[in-house]
Order: sequence, then structure tokens, then C-alpha cells
Amino acid sequence: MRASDKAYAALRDDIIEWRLLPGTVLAEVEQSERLGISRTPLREALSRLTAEGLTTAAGGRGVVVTDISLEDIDELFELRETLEGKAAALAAERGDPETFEQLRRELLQAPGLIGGQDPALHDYYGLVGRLDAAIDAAISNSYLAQAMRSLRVHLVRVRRLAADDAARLTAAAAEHAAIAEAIAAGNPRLAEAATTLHLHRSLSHVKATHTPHQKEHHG
Amino acid sequence: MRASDKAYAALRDDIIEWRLLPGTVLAEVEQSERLGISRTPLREALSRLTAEGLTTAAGGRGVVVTDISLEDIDELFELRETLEGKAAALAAERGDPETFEQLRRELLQAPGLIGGQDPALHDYYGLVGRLDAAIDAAISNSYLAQAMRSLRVHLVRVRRLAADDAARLTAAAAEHAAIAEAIAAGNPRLAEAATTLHLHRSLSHVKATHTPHQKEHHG
DNA sequence: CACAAGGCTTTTGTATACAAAAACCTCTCT
DNA sequence: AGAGAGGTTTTTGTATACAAAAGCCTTGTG
Repeated sequence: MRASDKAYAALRDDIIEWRLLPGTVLAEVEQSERLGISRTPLREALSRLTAEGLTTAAGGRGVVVTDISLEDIDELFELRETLEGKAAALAAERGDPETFEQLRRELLQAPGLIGGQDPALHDYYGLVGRLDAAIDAAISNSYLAQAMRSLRVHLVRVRRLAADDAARLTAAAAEHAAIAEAIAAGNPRLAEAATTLHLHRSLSHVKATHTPHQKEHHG
Repeated sequence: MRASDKAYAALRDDIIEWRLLPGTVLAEVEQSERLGISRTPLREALSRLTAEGLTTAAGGRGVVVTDISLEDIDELFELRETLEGKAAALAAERGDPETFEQLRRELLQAPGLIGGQDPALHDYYGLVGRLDAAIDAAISNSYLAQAMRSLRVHLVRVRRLAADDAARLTAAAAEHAAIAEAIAAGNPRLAEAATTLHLHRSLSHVKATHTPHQKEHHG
């Protein structure tokens, strides 16, 4: 693995997991020493992070970790609804019904996983990830898939702000099953509607349980 | 201006204007010598281009200029319809009617510009750009705006493939005026419909007048 | 003659030294 | 005491030297 990849992965993870808080200045020498690499690969990592929007270049003061405000969450979900709604509709038109029918069956059994311990929960998240991947594959539109991928980075960050209790996860599993069912049935409008419903509920949950992180490191 | 910015702008322009054809390998020493800079800023420029999708990393053989196939054009417009349709609808909800009413008036007079010489044509393109910028500003969603910006890079590349005759430009101006009118009227669904119509006609024109570029430099 | 293994060459990846620019602190002047 | 100019210091931007890896050509063998 290249040093720049390692630095990118480490910083990305630190930001997503809120170990590096918004406003934190990522000085080149400091971070390169912390990660045990030189400035050159670190700069490449910072470039990638900035391109993704996880950091922003702040003039001569290096790059700083981007903030996510409440308005950002609204904007994020507005774009998400647009992209994932379209994606679900396209998947209903172009996807293989059998694949999504299988996913639907598994999602209906997901509540069994949610009550359990960590490994079971991990299985549940993996299942949701497989639904996302199946939709990505079904739409066969690399540009749309790319746009959704770049969105998901920010969404993972938002999700870490919310408390995912068992009740919400059970409901979410049912909503995902509804999406899979609509896609399997080849009904684009229904798939889009199910997605819209799921995203609205997801947004409501995030905003309701939103726990503000501690103040950022403003200069 | 930083050397990396200069290299980025130069390469980006070369790719968009099809002076660097798809499949061309951008070797670091070669390009850095051509642009009169060292490898370090060149690499940063290549990183940015790759993040945008104009180039792709090809293992140990450096980065190569990305191709745009006919399927890519379809995918591009599919995403574009999704994003710009939503953007037009949001602009109708949130934008200032006076701004778009003014743009509509100017667009209706655009046919006068199209017949003229190069400077007038430049004015016309500037006018369309102002409509895009007004929509960007009206939606007040930085993530959606960012997604559209990254799309436009590829669309400019596609546009260079098509022959924009006076007849098409005149029709396009009328379509743009219809979009501006719908936004000024505060009618989201109409704005979205007008955008859909415009994009479909634009796509048809591109595919009809598409002039395949010469074969790429495959290794 | 086809194919694989080996070294040879080219190209990318990384580290470091140097240059330039930006920020910050200090000192002075009003 | 406040504001501004200048210098100092820190930080980023660039160049170059070196290391590693990937590709390619050569050579030997079945």
C-alpha cells in the first residue's frame, strides 16, 4: 500500500469518525510526522480529501476539516433524495428482479439481527450495503454511481451524529425492504416513492437525535 | 498563480478541447517538461484531473485521458436531467422572480446575437452561463451545485463534439427562455418540464451531429 | 517456434532541501 | 492606547535526488 493511500485512509477515517473535529487545522509537517510519512504523500492525501469536500484549503493556513451544519444536512438529504430516488427508479427499470427479491427476503429477517450483539449488527449494515451495491450495479450509469459515492462519504459522517437505536433500525429495515420490493416488481415510481419515504424518515430521525459535537478548534 | 494551478488549467483545457485525445498517456516527466515545471506540481494537477474524471490512473503506466463513448453521453445526460431538473424546480421555489424575468427577456433577444460574428456569439454563451449561475445561486444548496459543476466539465467536452449551428442555437435560446420563464413564474413542475425538454433536444442534437474524433492513442 | 524467467529500463512513489509567501509579532508613530 | 509598517517566523509551494515498482526486452529452454 502506498504511503499516500495510507495517509488518505487514516485521515479520512479520523474525519468521518469525528476524531478530527471541524475547524481542525491539518498542518503538513504535523500530520506527516504523526502518520510517519513525508510531506509529499501527505499532500496528495490532503488533495484527495479536499476534492471530496472533507477538508477545505484555507489560504496560507493549511487545510481545515470541513464543518457539517444543520443546513448542510438538509442540503445533503435534498441531493440524496434526488440521486437515490432516480437510482431506485432506474434500478426498477433495469435491474434483475431476482436479485432484489432475494434482498427483500433478507431485509425482512433483519430485525432478528438488530437485537443481537455487535457482529449481528455488522451483518445488518453489510446487508444494507449490499442493497446499495445492487442498486449501483443495476442502474449501469457510472456518473450517477460516482455522484452517489461522493455523497455517501458525507452521509456516513452525518450518521455518526445520530443515535441509531434498535427501533429506528427495525423501521429502516422495513423501509429498505419496501424499496427492494418495488425494484423487484419493476415499478419505478413506487421505487422512487419508497426511497423518498425512507429518506424523509431517516432525515427526521437524524435531526431528532442529533447530538451536537463539542466546539470546533477555531483559530 | 501557482505552478500546479497553471498545469491543471493547461491540461484541463487541452483535454476539454480535444487536443489531448482519449487514451493519451500523460507521463510525468514528459508533461512537466512540456509545461516547464517540475514533477511535484504536475502530479498535483494530475490528481485533480483524475478526481474530476478527466483522466484515470492506469496502474504503472501513468494516467491516461478518459474516453467519452456514446453510452457515456447517454449516462451523462441521464444524470444531468436528474440534477438540472431538480435544480430548476428548486430555483422556481426559492429564486428571485425578477432575476429570471430579466434573463428571460435577454434570452428572447438572443437570436440577434447568434447570427453575428464571434464576439456576439461569445455574448450569447455568456448569457446562458449567467442563467446557469443564477440557478446555482437560487437553489442555495452547495452540494447540488457542486455536483452540477463536476458534471459541466464533462458536458463541455461533449459539446465540443457537436456542431452548434445557428438553427440549434436559436432553438436552444428559446428553450432556455422557457426555463427562465417557468422559474420566474415560481412553477417548479413547469421549470422541471422545460428543463427536461431542453435537455432531450440538446441530447438529440449532439447525437445527430456527433462527429467521431480520430482514433485514440492506444498503447 | 512458443513461452517463461531473468535482468534491464523506464516510470512512478517518496524523501528532503530550498524558495516563496503568508501570518504573526513587535516596534514605532500618531 | 490604537493602528500601521516592517521584520521575523512559520507554513506552504517547488525542485531535485533517490528508492521502489512496473513494464519490457532479451535470452534460454522445452
